[in-house]
Amino acid sequence: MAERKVTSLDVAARAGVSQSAVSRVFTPGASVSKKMAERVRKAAEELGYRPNVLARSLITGRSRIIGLVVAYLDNQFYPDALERLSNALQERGYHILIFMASGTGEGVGKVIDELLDYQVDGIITASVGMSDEIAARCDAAGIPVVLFNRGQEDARLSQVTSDNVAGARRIAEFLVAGGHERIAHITGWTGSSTGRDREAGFREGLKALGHAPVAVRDGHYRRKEAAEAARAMMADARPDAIFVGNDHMAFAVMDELRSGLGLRVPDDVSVVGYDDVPLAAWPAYDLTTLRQPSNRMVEATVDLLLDRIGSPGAAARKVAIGGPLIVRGSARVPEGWT
Amino acid sequence: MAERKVTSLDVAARAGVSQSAVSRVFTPGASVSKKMAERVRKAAEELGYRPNVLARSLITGRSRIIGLVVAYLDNQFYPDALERLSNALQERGYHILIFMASGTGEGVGKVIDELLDYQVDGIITASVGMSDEIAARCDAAGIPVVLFNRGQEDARLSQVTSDNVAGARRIAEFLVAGGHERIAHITGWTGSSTGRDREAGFREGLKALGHAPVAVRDGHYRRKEAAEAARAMMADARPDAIFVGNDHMAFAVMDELRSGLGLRVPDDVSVVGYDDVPLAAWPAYDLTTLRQPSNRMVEATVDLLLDRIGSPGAAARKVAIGGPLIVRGSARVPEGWT
DNA sequence: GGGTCGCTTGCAATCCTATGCAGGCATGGA
DNA sequence: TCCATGCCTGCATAGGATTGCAAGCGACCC
Repeated sequence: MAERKVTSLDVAARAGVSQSAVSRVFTPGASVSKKMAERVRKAAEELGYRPNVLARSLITGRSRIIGLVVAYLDNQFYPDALERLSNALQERGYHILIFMASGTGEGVGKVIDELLDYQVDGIITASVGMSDEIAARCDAAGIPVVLFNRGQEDARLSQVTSDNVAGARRIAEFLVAGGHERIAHITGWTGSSTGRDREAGFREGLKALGHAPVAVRDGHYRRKEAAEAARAMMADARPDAIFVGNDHMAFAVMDELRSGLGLRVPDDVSVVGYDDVPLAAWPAYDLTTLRQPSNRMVEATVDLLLDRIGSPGAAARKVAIGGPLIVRGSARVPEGWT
Repeated sequence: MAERKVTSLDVAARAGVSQSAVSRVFTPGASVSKKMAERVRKAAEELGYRPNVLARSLITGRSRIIGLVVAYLDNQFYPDALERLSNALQERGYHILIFMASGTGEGVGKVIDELLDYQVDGIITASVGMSDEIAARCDAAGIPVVLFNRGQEDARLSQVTSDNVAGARRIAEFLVAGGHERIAHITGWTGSSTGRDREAGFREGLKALGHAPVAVRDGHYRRKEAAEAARAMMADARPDAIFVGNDHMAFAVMDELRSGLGLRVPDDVSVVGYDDVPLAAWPAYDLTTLRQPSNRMVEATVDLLLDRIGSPGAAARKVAIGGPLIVRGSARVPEGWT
């Protein structure tokens, strides 16, 4: 039962060489002769030896673990991103240690502590904000952080987002061009940079065209609150178009409009989302939405993070990636729209 | 820049005690006086010291890392389970290291190797099969494995599933009671135990009531193939009810029936799924389905795993948890059905 | 006052691997 | 034939923490 672990010493003994030789054989770029490498590999194979990553990282100071902090996974955007992130990092020899952080602020601090305990080489946060204090702690520990799909003033943190302001502005243009007169907005959580940026871009876009929203409510990125907001809006402001702060909420809004209120989309109300999660393309919703190019966002995130891990002292960077408006059937399409 | 890491020695020096004392203060259950604990904690606080988990696990032989192998996250059942698993394990002081395994067989082997490199304390696999050889390797390394939502003959592996046979039988009863005459089945991937068990239970249930499926096709747990299967069925067998092997495919089938073929659900065709993912409750689908109680499955998984980690030598166990049929609007409801 | 018991604490070995340093060997050139 | 050069290899230390062992110390009881 007690299968003692196979160590480099065991392999060394069997191959009749020193322990350091074994280590070198498994260290790319070390100086080993062909013959030696062969003998060691053979012995290792026979014993089923593989280097102990933990012991290795103890001495190298690199764990090849990336901490991922995420608040929830029910918005399809995040599992999708997680899958891509994991694959991209796996290819580069890193792996993801997951931390669920309920909400923001307080919880995140505790979680970051635990992350640091594991000596992670870097941290990615998704759908989560960071306080200055936490940022300072990571910085002091020399651990680079990338915020995924969230912005932050702090210059020590890198971030990758889509160009939320421009994207939302484009949606404003689309809705106005579609002849909508009473345009409303259910925002993402206004405590988040993405929520605020999208709202700002949207207002800006409307204003530039001589319009203004007839109603604005905070949906907190939650289905329930978005549905309530939609119901409330239809009761008073009676919009003919709603821009919803992300797809996840937009689905709830469509559900509420169609099943709850018996309205037709887009005939009675146009709905536009933000993200373009896979579900948006499914016929049941067929949602017009602004695509966040998650593949490119993931690439950028991984590059930013590994660059900083590779060269400590490199400055944090902030990247915003533009995405196209994906026109589907949930909103009236302006004539001749390209 | 080079913020050297704070070690227990630094804390010991500052507190004027030995390094072992520091260690004991941070080891629950060790013998330390109140005064000592206080002084050490104070020094640790001031220096920002936290024990290095990696160094600790090197000597204790426990990393408090659980490896999770998962093939895909686009079926909402898995991110949901992942979130619950992560939370449950986090509460018990463990954390999840994620591995995406493309598909099955070959890929999984490589992934397990990498997992073992990290000295994980246990492994959970979801939506993934394991070959005997891999099972043997984990067993030899003394690492317990739990298959989540998959079955396997191997006695060395624990597993947690829903009671797929009983669940599918229940669906058969429901459809027959609803007066359906031409009942079809789009199976989960028949290479998986869940796919096979559900098919077996379904056939069994129909047979017991003097029925037989008018068509059976493999959907491979993929949207595209499920939609194609549905289209093909409607072209020849023309079923009036389809049991689809999981919700993820059922949504695709409903999309294909309604948007692709212009049929009404359930008026023209009843559709029943399996899983009861959150999306099934959304009005756009309103899917009748058999619930896999993911909270209880997760609990069982965590218990099984930690029990075996705690007492090596404990036998692997196989758990099947029953779930209720959730009756919604996608299938005709038998009169007086309770 | 002395002996004993039990709680604390320090010492030192250990977990597994990486790596600087120096020595050994063979090779090539003169 | 001898020396310089370069490639391999082993020795020994380091990395941060846990833990068995033994010693110290105070208290308590007789």
